[in-house]
Order: sequence, then structure tokens, then C-alpha cells
Amino acid sequence: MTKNAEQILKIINGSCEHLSAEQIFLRLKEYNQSVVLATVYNNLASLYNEGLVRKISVEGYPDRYDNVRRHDHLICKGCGKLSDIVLEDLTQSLQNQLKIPMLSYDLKINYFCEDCIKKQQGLTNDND
Amino acid sequence: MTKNAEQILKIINGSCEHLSAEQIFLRLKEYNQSVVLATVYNNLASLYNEGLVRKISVEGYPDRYDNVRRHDHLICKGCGKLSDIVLEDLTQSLQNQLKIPMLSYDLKINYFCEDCIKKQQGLTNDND
DNA sequence: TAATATAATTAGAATAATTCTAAATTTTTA
DNA sequence: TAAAAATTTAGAATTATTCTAATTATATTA
Repeated sequence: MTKNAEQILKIINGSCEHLSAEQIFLRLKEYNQSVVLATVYNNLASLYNEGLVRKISVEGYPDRYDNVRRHDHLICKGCGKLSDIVLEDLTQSLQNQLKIPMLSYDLKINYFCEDCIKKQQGLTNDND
Repeated sequence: MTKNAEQILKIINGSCEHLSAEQIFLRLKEYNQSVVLATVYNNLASLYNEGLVRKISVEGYPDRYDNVRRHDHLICKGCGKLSDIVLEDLTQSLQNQLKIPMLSYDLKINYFCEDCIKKQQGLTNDND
């Protein structure tokens, strides 16, 4: 594993945010001035293929990268905010329902975050 | 609802595939020669905002559109093939675990489809 | 029905995320 | 150290999607 790859993995594993390739690039730059965005994409692809990071796709936003510790995701339908949540592990229950072997599962919970609820209420009140 | 929107909804609801905007555009063209891709995007955005269609994001592939009948998705990690599966409804169980109100959830099961397993086995055997 | 307003569609440019290509550099191996 | 392999760089290319402004269609009202 190269220094860049190692550092990228550290950035992902050490952050509780969900960083885009661009954001990871900016942080990697603090450590390696001369690095380039394509390098970040290259390394992220390798790390992803080796199963060392996860990739989270939410429509309307660039892919974000996350650690592989078991957890689920909350997605605000208002602002796209993505946060972690640890819910009951469904592996066994899902595998029992499937005829084929499952590799893993991704569970996303759609909701409205506090800020977006406030904004909605604000709008509603204005119109009353 | 305009004729285009109506027809797009028909295409999505009447297909067991998961069509991209481009694919929907091609089918809509059979019905309305003069239609343009931007119109499809416009209408898909409206239908999505009205909650009449779902949007499925899988990293590495363009967004695909799906009907809103309750079901989950299988995603082949080899070829990206997306298929429907109806698993136990988790709404109640998930809502019980959450402190906040949930809008909906998306569950994706990662697996290797038959074709991809065959290909892998082919490769493995070649190397044996 | 004519005039007006509203909404949808079109054409095509713009943007943003990501991938690709080819050259340069670094690392590893013989 | 020479050769081979892998990584990185720079920047062009691609792709999906959005935006803009003009045009057309639809609905509303006088």
C-alpha cells in the first residue's frame, strides 16, 4: 500500500463525516502538497475494490466514502445530509430470506433532519 | 399531468426493468417523436418530487427509475445488474428503533449474479 | 374569441463528477 | 544498477445532469 493510499484510508477511517473524493483530495493535500485529484480517484477505486472502504451513492450528490465498520445511514430528503446510525444487524434475517448467498447489504433511512423540519415549519407558518 | 409525464409514468410502471433517463427517453420517443432528453429529466424530477417514482443510485451507473410499489433491490457487484426482490417489510421494526419519524427506507442486497459467478469460476479454473 | 398568464418543451450550452491517456516518476525486482 | 512494474501526474475526454433562454402549448380570464 502506497503512502497516498495509506493516508487516504486514514482520512476515511478517522473521519466521522462522509467525504467526497474532492474533500479527501483537499485533506490529502495538507499532507502531500503535490498530489492530484486523479490519484485520489485511483486510490479510492483500489481501496474500494479491496473492500477497505465503502462508497455511498445518494442521487444528486457526488459519491462519498465511508469506513467499513457495520452501520446504516440516515439521509435527509431535504438537504441530503448523511449520517451514521447503528441499527439491528439484519444479515442473518436477510440471508434466511434469500436463496442465494449475500455479500452485504446497504440500508438507508430517509427522513427530514431537524433543520429541514424547522425550515418547512417556517414556510408553513408564513403562509398561514 | 401532461401527456409526456403520463407516458413516462406508464413506461416506468409498466416495465420490470430499471430504466435510466436515457432509456426512458428512447421509449418515449417511440410515442412522441419530437421529445427531447431535457423534457424527460424535467418530468422525472417532477414525478420524483411528487413521490410517484423512485430513483435508484448505484455508484458507477446513471440513476435509474423505478415504480413505488414496496420492494427491495438486489445488486450484482460484478456487473451492476439490478433486480427486484420482495423481502419482509421492515418499516415497523426500523421505526421502533428510531427516535425520529422515518419517511421510507431503501434496502440493497449486494451479491454476485449467476453470470458473474460463472465468469469467476471460469477464471479460477483456468488458473488451477 | 382574443388577450393574458402559466406551464411545458425545446435546443443547446454549461457544469460537475469521474474516467481515460500518455508521459513522467517512483518503487520493486532480478 | 538495469529492467520491469506500479504509481502518479497533467490535462483532455466523457457522461450524466442541469441550466438558460427562447418557443410553444395550455389554461384562464376579460
